[in-house]
Amino acid sequence: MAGPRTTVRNLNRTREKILAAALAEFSARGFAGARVDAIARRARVNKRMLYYCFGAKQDLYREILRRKIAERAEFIESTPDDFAGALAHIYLAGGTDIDFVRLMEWEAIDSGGRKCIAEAERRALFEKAVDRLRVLQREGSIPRGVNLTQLFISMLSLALFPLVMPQVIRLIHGMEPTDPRFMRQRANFLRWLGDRLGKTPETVPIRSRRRRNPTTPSHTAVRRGRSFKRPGQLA
Amino acid sequence: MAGPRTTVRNLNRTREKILAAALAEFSARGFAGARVDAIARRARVNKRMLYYCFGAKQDLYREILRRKIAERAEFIESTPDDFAGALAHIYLAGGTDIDFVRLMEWEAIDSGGRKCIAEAERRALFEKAVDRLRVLQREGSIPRGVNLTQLFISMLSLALFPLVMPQVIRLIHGMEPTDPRFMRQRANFLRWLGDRLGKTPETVPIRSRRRRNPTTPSHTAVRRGRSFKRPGQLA
DNA sequence: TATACTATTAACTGATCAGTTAATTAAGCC
DNA sequence: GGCTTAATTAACTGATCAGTTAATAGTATA
Repeated sequence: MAGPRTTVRNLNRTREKILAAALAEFSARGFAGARVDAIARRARVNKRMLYYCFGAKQDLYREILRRKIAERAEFIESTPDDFAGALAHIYLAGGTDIDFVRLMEWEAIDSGGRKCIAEAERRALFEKAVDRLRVLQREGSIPRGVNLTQLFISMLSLALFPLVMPQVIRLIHGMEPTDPRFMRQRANFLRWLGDRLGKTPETVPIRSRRRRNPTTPSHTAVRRGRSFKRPGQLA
Repeated sequence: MAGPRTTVRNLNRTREKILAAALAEFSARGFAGARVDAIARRARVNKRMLYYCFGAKQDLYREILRRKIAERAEFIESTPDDFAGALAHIYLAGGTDIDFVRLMEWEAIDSGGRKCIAEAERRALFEKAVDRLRVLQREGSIPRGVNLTQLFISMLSLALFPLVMPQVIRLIHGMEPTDPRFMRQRANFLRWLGDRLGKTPETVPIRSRRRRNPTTPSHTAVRRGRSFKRPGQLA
């Protein structure tokens, strides 16, 4: 036959199936709510295999978290160099990975007495991000004197909140937070907001004089079907 | 004896004890994670009384949510009239009520197939808030053209995120999000941010010229032990 | 003080769930 | 083809949990 022979028994394949199913289950229901039987069913694998491959529910969960966090770390590297672009990037990068956001959310609300998983990696992630902000500040893209820690917390807030509280978006906005129209509108709003925060006061009116109404942001036009700015275009 | 006679039997008292215990338990563990036995133990009441008074776990939960949301609605009324002040107010008002934030968070992450509880009340809450923003915009405190829905989502994001993801604050900042020092610093930062967003570009440099470094916000001094501005001082 | 009703209790039940036992089947190797 | 080891399975177990049963103790009232 063409292609590699599909062996009836294949532990690696089984492991991968379990990991995929576990990510979905833990993301949907959290550690306490996730059912080992449900993971096994999703993976089309006998429940015993979870214990054979990963030991216990806890160990499987830890593995899922560790992988997700490592995967996320790569995104930090590709952050644009301007502040407004970086804000939109965090939003769009985080906004595509609902499993990541939900896992973090479950960790936040229901740590269940577990000690923080991959704490060192997370801290490194944050410190790297704040360091980047420090560079932007030195280059003048962020006003001097701004507390960068608070600023970073704010960037995360603005970027993650829609996925963290989707029902708020539904209620206020009538759309799913993953709806492309909502995401474009939000990304444009964040670019406008970042632009306004990033510019030093002197430069704001100068740049804006090109328009008749200097304070009209572009994101309001999105719902009417106009084109929006792509990532990087503003950078 | 002085004071009201403590009757051995008092259904109202029992109800109140159950409600208080249930709020604590549901806030801490969510609907699925909350244990009926734990609520009874906390309330120092026989488990059977929960069913006697409220029917089922679901009904008790609904009652808790309904009460909390009604209680929150009152806070909207006392929102300051300027944008920066309103932003800080949402933060400080939400920041004092961790049970409210956690209940909303549990609802968001684990609705468990339940239909949205008190949806009409919540929507009314949001619409009232956006209406207030519209007034501020007409009065010039918010730039024309800004999408008020996105702006309101952003205000909620900035205000609620620290309590929603306390471990992020711990990791980035090394403090609990409820630590008074953190809260003051954040409130000052939000006032600076709101000020900067709210002002039209033309007015920003004029107002700022009073300082030598017009873009230095006050909140950065907090951690170094200097005095900080009290709520309202910057408004 | 007998009666009727309300509030409270301990003990039970059936379902669900993480984890285990022990048997079975396929693959690798001589 | 027989032997060994690795992968897979069904059935079981003990703990936990929401909800129930049925009996009991306090309170009001006639």
